[in-house]
Amino acid sequence: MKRSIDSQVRNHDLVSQRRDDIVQAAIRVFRANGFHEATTRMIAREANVTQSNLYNYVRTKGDILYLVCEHLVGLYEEGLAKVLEQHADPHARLIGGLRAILAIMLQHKDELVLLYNETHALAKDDRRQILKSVSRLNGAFQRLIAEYEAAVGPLAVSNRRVAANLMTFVPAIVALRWWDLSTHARWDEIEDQIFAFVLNGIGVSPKTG
Amino acid sequence: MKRSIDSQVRNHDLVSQRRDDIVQAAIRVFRANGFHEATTRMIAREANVTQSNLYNYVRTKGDILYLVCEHLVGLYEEGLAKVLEQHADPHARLIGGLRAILAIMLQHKDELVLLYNETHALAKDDRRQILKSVSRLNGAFQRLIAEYEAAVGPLAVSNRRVAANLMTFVPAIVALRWWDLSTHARWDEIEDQIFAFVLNGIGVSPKTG
Amino acid sequence: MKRSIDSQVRNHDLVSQRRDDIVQAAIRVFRANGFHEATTRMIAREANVTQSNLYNYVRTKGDILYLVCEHLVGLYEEGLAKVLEQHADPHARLIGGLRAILAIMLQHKDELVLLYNETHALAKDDRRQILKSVSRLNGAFQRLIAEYEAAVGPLAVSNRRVAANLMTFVPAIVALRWWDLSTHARWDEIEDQIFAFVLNGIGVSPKTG
Amino acid sequence: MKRSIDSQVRNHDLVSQRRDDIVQAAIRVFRANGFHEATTRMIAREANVTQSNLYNYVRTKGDILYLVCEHLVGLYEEGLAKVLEQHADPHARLIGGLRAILAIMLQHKDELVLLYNETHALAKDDRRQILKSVSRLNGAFQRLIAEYEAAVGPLAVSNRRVAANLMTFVPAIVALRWWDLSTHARWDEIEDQIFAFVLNGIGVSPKTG
DNA sequence: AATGAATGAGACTTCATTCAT
DNA sequence: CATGAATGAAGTCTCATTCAT
Repeated sequence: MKRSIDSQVRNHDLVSQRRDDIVQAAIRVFRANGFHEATTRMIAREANVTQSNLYNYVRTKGDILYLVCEHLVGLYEEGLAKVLEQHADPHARLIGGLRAILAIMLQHKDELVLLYNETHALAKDDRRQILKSVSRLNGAFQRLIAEYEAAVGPLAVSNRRVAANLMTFVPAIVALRWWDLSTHARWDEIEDQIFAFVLNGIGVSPKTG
Repeated sequence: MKRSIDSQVRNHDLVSQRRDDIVQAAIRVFRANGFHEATTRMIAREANVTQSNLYNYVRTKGDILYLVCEHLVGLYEEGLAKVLEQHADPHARLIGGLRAILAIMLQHKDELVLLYNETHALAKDDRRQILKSVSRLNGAFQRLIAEYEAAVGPLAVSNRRVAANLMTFVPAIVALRWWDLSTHARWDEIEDQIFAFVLNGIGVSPKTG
Repeated sequence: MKRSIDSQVRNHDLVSQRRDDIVQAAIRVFRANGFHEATTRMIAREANVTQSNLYNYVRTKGDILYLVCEHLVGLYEEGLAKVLEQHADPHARLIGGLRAILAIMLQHKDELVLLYNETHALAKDDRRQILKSVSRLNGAFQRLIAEYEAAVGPLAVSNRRVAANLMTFVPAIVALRWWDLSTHARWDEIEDQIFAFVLNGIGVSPKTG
Repeated sequence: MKRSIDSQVRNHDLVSQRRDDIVQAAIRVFRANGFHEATTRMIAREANVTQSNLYNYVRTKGDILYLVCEHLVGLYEEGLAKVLEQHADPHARLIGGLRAILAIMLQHKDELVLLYNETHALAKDDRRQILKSVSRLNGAFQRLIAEYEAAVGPLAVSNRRVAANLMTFVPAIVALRWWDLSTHARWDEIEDQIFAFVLNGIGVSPKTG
């Protein structure tokens, strides 16, 4: 499902360890400079790797961006999966899912900006791959909604895909508008109000009962 | 309020005319390639200007991006102003404002993506300038909300700035998720449901009564 | 017939003038270092052009090699054409052709080595193009031979294409074995003996009569 | 006489066996890519050796090219020696020598191209060494000619070194023009006609009489 | 006002070679 | 003897920008 990226290095553990370093380093560098202004030298330095050794773990600068984006969408997928394991009730699952997305967004807002800012710098195929992951996330929410509606009744937003997109997109406000939100509201205020806003918007009550 | 951009050319009309051409050309080029992959050659060609003459109307490539972004946020500001002229009632003004943002977003979704994708490529000061415009837009909505609450009663979202941000941000889903939305819903469906979603979310009834 | 090479520069005369400079410079540099060891910096310096300006007249380093090879095969073609204008008699045309090739080879032996040494460094299509020129040269000799045989009688080498190849190839000994020939024989000795060798070989008498 | 090449490895048989593998591998790789485009990785892979182990049998990439060239000129020397053992008569020895060169050229045309294409990529000293071998080959033919002239009479080509060079060079047409020859003549036709051409050229009758 | 040519800085990437195990 | 990982040097090319006309 993920695109595999060739490496000159055999040792699998080493590869994934170094790639982690590279991804983390790249995130820092990309945040500070953006993908295009970032140089492979910067990334290498930040990852404690020589510039040439970098290329033993990655084939191109574009690969690094892909790795970063893959990591970032992975955050959602993991976060959502973890929550869904814990709940069986459709209502709890739906609001749990939303809570998860929102929490992840808040926790990783600095990195996740990249997912919105730099996706278009991906190579075409890489981009398709990443969008497919987002699509999958939407699909997951679409199913949660379907289950909810089957159990509880219809949402206020009739098209389930639209509703799903709203649930996965609105939390991004935290990453993309933090510069404004943070100067006018407290963290918990922001989290609670956005959470409530989305539930109200799609017509779901926050509590079971 | 707007940053002024130096030009070598005296003739004022010519400057603003050419700059319009340049902005429109740049929008097309940026959409196709992104700011960084776009070259001044491309932009010049698309604008029917020689590459060197371009530099009589603009000092750097960054200036072009600034002009583009300025133009794009201007779309909001104009759109909003036009609506507010027509309504005096706080409730009508609030939902009118939302309607306007959403309509503009839908109409210009292709260009407005740039505002989300390329803002971070702006020079620091230019960026601040553009964010200030967005901030101003938020301020406008904040005031609309205050007037509404004074007249009708409190919103479901208690922090007005958060509410304002939600109203100006959520419509962007249309630009940023069109690739997914458009394959699962019709245009009018999308528009109506997002509109209703936001109103529900902040706790405003769609109709005056 | 020739592959055209894009240039950023409009002025046609300037382009061809600079390209001449570049070709001459490249020949010197390639002779000293070979194509692969030669850097675009060296070529540019030798041509009195900045390294970056070089790229306004040529798209890639490979283009330069193509230009060089094209120039070199051109030497044959021109040389041959000039001679053939002057003779109508089939016998005179045939030995005149051979004389021309040999003379050109001797005169330009230093450069023409490149045609044998670096052809394989050409991009596939460029290579095809250059080989086609050589093929054309062979074709020309093939026709000269046919005319000769029609007028005088059959050659000792029965396959005309083989004979043509021998006539165009053997003179290359001068370029490829100069290091040995030059230490054991005088220039005029070399020229005369190779000329006689080829004529004897294909069975043509050196003098008309 | 041959330049010796250092090796880290004591076991002599292993060294020469591996070097054979390396030479054969390198020939394949060089033919496909040329010396400069060939990487030590490719060569190592083709020779079933790790890239680093390669360096236990060879000191530099240039060494490999030298070994290849040495192997290639060796083909001539062996071929010639074998023939000369069998003939005592000066005439038979001369035409036998020519036949041998031509046969080897035809048999190994694909590899021997390298000798003409890549010699200039050799390090200066290596190159000198290889040219010395070619020179030796010319010397051998020069002696064969001297013996022939002593026994039979003067050749048509008066300078013996020039004649020797022609005898060792002309057969190379087979390697360097195969792309054209092969599409216009059959193998045996090519062989016979070139053989006859050279003998005619230098003024030797093909048969003893 | 407009043009065409020129420039300098720098980025990505490749590869022969070495080192530690 | 053999291996896998690491390295440093270098080269091609692009592009925003300027200059002279």
